[in-house]
Amino acid sequence: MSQTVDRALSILPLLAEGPADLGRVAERLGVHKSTALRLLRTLHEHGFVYRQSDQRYRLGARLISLAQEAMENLDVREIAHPHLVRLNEQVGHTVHLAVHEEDEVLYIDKVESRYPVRMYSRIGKPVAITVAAVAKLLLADLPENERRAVAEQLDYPMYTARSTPNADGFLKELAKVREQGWATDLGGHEESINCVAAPIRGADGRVVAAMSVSAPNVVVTAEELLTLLPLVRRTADAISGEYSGRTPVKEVTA
Amino acid sequence: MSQTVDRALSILPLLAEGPADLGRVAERLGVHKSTALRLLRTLHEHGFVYRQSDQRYRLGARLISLAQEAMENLDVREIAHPHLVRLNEQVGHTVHLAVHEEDEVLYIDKVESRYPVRMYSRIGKPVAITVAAVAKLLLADLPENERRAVAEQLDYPMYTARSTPNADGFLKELAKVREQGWATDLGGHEESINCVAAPIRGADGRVVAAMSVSAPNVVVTAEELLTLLPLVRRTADAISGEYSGRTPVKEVTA
DNA sequence: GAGTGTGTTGCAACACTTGCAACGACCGTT
DNA sequence: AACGGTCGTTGCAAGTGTTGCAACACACTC
Repeated sequence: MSQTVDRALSILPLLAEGPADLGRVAERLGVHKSTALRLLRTLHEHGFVYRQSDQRYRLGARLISLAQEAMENLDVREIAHPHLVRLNEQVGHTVHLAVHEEDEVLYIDKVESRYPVRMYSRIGKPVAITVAAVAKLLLADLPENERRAVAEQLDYPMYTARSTPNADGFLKELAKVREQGWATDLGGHEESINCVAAPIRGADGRVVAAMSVSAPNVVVTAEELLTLLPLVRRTADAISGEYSGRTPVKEVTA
Repeated sequence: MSQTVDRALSILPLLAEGPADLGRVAERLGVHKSTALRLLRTLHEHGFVYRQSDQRYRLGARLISLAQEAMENLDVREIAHPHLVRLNEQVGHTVHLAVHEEDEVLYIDKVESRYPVRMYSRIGKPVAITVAAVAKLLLADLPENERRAVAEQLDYPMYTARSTPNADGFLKELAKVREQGWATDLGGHEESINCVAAPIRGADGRVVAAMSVSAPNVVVTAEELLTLLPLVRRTADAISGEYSGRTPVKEVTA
């Protein structure tokens, strides 16, 4: 809607690929160098980009601290955290918390496994939306038409032989997940990693977040992991209860 | 430099304080509602803001995932991480990694304490720049005039009785830190928490990052924590060595 | 010292942004 | 049920802010 802002914002994902110099930015944006320079300067003033010693631009610290604040404002996260920690103490494996927003599902909290073999993931990282157990739960809760629309515009990368292959398969899986109220990912993202996940619901019953326990095959088999399902569901329900008990937004308006 | 972009970017920190509706944003920006609307729409298209069910705006997921990418591009972090984990395994306490950028010092990595009593901090959070041990190391490495300039424009909040009170005291402390090559924070931020920190240097000898070990009084006394100094320094030196050995930027240019 | 490759600046033209006023939707009140 | 209020939204005309250009400054190479 606003050309100037649109261009400026387009610079950020571009820089996320790695540092770039002025010429490169101008070229990728399709604008004159002087224009790119002025946009970069404005971004710089706000700390969104940083100019390293070789004069090239990269993403700035302000972005990181803002994202930090953004996460701290998510109240599900705050409520869920102690429960995640407790679950982790009981089962030892990696515990994740994820939310859905626009067309992404991303981890907003994580408690690391106590086993030496760990799964790679990071808070803030968008998850593999077509295969992750938490993603299935979050998308399964959308109304029929939206679910369909989302499923059709997704890509279906075959991470492994057990990855969801296409929109059709995905919609079937979502229907099943919706039905049963929990989800799994058995080697659909990484061959040797399995997950069990359960939904966290708000007062109106809609799924606001999802949590999962993940563990590699070498530590526990898929069957053993599945025995944890009741515990995972109980934890999710406890969070749901606490979350829907309170006012969902804490107002600070003076 | 660019008014439109400047206004748009100013919306983000504003929303970081908490969700806001259109009128509020327009008011805070000092522009007409229609203008604010168009800016918000552009931010929304890029996923930087999200419109929640009550129509109010808050920071969006894109911001979080971008920040994530920004951090993954920091090569010090990648190199340092395994060393931090190893140190944590040896000493058990919380280990931090921080960098300096513009006028902020922020944590870019953290390995949690194994003790139940933990220090509060988060990756991405700007540190208390006038008292944190890592901040002292990073600022102490600046050339004299810059150090002076930075010190003078800072605020000196008295977190505790042992906080750095003013620019003068801070500059003295920086000089000492620069001299000895390591730093401490003994209850300057939180009464009961102490830190020991050591610098990580690039090939040219300049400090590119700093790492610290933090522990509360109730777990170990300040004296006991100080006995870890040689180990912390050795770890930092190991990281320095590895960091300056490689090419500092990994190019992906096709 | 000419020759490339950067990043940077002043300027004039015009495209884009801006504020306005008016509309529609919604909510609580009378 | 009609009213007044608040809030988000849209089309438009005025003009300001943005744009690309051309020229400059600087660093490096040949």
